Amino acid sequence: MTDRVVPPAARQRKRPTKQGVVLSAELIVDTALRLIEEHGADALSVRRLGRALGADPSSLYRYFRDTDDLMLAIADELIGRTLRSWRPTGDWVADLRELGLRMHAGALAHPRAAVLSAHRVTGRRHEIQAVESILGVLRRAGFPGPEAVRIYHAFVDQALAFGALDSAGTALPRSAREAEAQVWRTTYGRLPAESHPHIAATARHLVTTMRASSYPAALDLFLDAARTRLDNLPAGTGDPRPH
Amino acid sequence: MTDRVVPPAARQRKRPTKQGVVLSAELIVDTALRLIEEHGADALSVRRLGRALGADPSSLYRYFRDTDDLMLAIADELIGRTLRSWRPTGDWVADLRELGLRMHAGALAHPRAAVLSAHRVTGRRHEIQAVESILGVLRRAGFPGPEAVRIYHAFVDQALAFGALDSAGTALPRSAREAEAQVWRTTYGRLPAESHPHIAATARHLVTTMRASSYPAALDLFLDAARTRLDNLPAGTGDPRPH
DNA sequence: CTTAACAGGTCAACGGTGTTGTCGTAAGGT
DNA sequence: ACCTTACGACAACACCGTTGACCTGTTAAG
Repeated sequence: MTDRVVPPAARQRKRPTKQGVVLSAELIVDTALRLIEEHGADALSVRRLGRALGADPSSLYRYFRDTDDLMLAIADELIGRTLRSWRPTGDWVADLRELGLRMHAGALAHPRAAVLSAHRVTGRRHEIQAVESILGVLRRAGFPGPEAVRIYHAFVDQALAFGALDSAGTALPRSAREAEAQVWRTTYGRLPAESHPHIAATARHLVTTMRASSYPAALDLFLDAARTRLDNLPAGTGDPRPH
Repeated sequence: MTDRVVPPAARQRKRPTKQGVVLSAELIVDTALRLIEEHGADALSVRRLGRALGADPSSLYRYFRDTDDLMLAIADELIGRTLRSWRPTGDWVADLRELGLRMHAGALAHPRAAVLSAHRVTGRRHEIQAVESILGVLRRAGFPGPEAVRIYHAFVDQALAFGALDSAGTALPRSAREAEAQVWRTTYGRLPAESHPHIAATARHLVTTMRASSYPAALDLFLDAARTRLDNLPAGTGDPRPH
């Protein structure tokens, strides 16, 4: 294949599509996100995206090497939107809780994109910004470098992982989701205490608890543990001047 | 379409394939798992599975309604295998850590199945068994009902979510995974301290830490927090006789 | 032992997917 | 006004899941 993708810097000759649209990487990414939002998960394909843009599918390959490249761009845009309005206050626990909930909510708002992009490292602008911010919060809190990185990694992955998990749930067809609730109510709610004593003893709580996301609870546990770890740090192990 | 799938009960007339194989639901599921293991996640397609079995792809539709149906069967088999050799010892922290790591490893071994089945509730035998076991571990440890359920939910979801997240990573083509490592090494490893002080200060740790899964760290944080919570419980709040 | 029913394997086709080689054309720099 | 070339369009390829129609061997009934 020839060198098809033109780096954004050298891009200049704007030529409208047959249907009159002037393409750009941003327009493509935005349209992709809109497509996902409006028509659900599997509405995103190169051909559909081309149609939605009013362009030949193959035109997109002038902007992105392949669909994976496009997904990374979408993921980075999502990160950017999530971070845009987040302002750390100085209370690191509150800041991380807020950020975690935002990431989770962002994933739920774009189920398909979340599932497809959660495990990718984009190395792009917004992601770098996010890494820098979160590391800053942790180091300013007093975590020494290696521990800060470990906590950062676990924090981000947890938010992304739960986001992907929970949004995969919302992407299910309506009937399937109702069927799952039914399973908890009937199958688990009616197991006899003789054979399944622990389920029977907690059935009431199971039915109510399992329908909501466990991310808030998991996040609080995570932050509790992190704070405990910070408190137990030998004095003076934080990096000097991490501001 | 006609009623294509025959319920396993009524299944009887075994007729060998053109290539001499006698199909069965079990054989299909086992072959699918083997395919995933040997040739990666995207090696699983109806057509490839048919070829691997020595049967026409459309034959599989005599055993499963569609690929989703097949995936659920695979997931069920996976749960069974994960739990089969797990024996709680009485040390609840160690038991949960062991189980969490097993679930995670099981997911990694079958990426595609893990991703597709992590958010499903099957309500079938193995799943019920798992719920009962884990709840038992927690209640015997001393957690009162509602708290046991909350911890259970977060624990399972965390294991499944990280399993899906990490296995999505391994499902990537080799080149993409190398590209990610490269991103950490170069993009993040070379950011100037002036613009990105926190990344620059921890670059060394970032490069090494980010290549591995953060699940073990997240799991330990989780168990730490749970233990702290148990220790801070008012005395005598555990359910009486939870054995 | 014969026979009729039908489970279940096979075939061909449909409409979808990502991706690429090729070509024409119009935009931009000179 | 000319050249270069960016970039949109087209056609084709190989794959995908799924289905309706067909055919054949097994099996149970008579």
